[in-house]
Amino acid sequence: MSIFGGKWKPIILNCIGESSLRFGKLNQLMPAISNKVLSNELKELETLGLIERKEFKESPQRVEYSLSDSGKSLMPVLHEIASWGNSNQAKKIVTEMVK
Amino acid sequence: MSIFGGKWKPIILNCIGESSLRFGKLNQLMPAISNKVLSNELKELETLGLIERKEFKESPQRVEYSLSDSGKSLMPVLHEIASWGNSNQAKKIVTEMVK
DNA sequence: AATACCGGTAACCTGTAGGTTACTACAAAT
DNA sequence: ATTTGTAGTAACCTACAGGTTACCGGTATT
Repeated sequence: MSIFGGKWKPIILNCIGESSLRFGKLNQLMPAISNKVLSNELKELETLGLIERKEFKESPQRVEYSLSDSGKSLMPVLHEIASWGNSNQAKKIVTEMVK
Repeated sequence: MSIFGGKWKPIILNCIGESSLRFGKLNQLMPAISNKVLSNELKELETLGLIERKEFKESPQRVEYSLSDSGKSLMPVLHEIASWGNSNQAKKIVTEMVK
């Protein structure tokens, strides 16, 4: 869990999914994340080998992020977690927490 | 993940599993966790409804912790995570991290 | 030459998860 | 009376994940 844990990594991975997204697009999909934090997380995810960064020699500059094979292999796990999160058991907990 | 995340919660849940363990036994199974932290985590897990605490009116005092139904429903998810952690994909990442 | 677009970086700040160490409350056994 | 076993609590500390705000560097358009 120290690999894909933290506040943003699972969300970012989920946003990327099967697609290939630009920095700006990610920022737009997650308005609550700041430039700096997004940049950091993407760097870490790349270092961990969960995502791949492709820089296109265009203008204005363009960078796209996509899941690596390791990243893809993680998706079923994230889905399991998400579906537990949507289960009744988990929802009870969350509604208790909010009170 | 904010429910079962953190450094110790998944480990504690896994230690308890199907059994019913005393405070001291848990401490012994996880020598690296301090009394205070273990105590905190158990309280949180109980508040979250993932474990149940049973106090026996004996002497010396005796308290046993076991998984609640919610806790049990979480185990398959933890196992998924663990088995991803043992996959080749994840192991590569870990060996890179150690370097 | 100024402005806009894009993908960031620099400098700085803060709350809190997790840790250390020592102490406590209760009952039973010696 | 004092020691033992058990399950904690009190007081304190600290590193770091995550956040804010402002700025940078290259290119193309106006």
